[in-house]
Amino acid sequence: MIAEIIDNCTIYIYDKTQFNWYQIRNSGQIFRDPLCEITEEPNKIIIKATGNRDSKWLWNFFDLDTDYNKIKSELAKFPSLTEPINHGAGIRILRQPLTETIISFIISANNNIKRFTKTIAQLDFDNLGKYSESDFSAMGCGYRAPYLVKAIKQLAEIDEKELSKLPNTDLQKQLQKISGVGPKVASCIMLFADPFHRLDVAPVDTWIARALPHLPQNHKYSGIAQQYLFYYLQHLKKGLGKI
DNA sequence: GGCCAGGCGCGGA
DNA sequence: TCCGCGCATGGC
Repeated sequence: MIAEIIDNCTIYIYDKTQFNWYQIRNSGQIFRDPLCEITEEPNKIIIKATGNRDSKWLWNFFDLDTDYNKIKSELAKFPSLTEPINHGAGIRILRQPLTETIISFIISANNNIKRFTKTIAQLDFDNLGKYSESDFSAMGCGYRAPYLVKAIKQLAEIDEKELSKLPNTDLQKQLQKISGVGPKVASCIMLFADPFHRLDVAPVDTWIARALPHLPQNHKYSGIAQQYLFYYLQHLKKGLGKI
């Protein structure tokens, strides 16, 4: 058993080899802490819901039905991935709320991680409609401010269920209609947002572009492979020459 | 102080 | 459809 729901606000994770919050948090898929507390004991990790989240919500958020050890052993068949997988063995792909994912990754474009993490920390994702262009500018969104205002209006018209039925190419095309969303940000939304969770989609940014020969193409877990590579490159920057 | 950042929108060919 | 360019602004 990977994990278990104990009560309405408590989850125990027994398999510590496939859950590491530090690694998940620093693998470039989420830029703020979720509404829960994570503590570690010798034989388990305890997740306590806070705010208005409950166990069921967090179970889905952390995708605890998926066995990442199976995925890792499959991807480890690619020699250039074994080191990145070992380095980030506790990484999982989260199922994040759609709006938050879209807005966060629009802000991430042509920006540096430290800077846009600070911007995202200031946002109230439950009331995005209240922000004007100058509000976004004041929070450091720069020239993306008008894109964000327009995107938030467009999001009101989006039908998650209809979009989630689309195959990858059509879905990407639809997502790119949102202001500030191009091919790369659309890929991130497809991989990281809850209604999609397209684990075969690998966002190609400036980092992954340089490591592209090491990324399995058209694999059902290309997106997860990308995640191990990204984390590896971020934290062992000299590693690019080794793999 | 100059270059860069998990790219994208836009105008011109 | 495909290029080239400009872009706010902090981090380093």
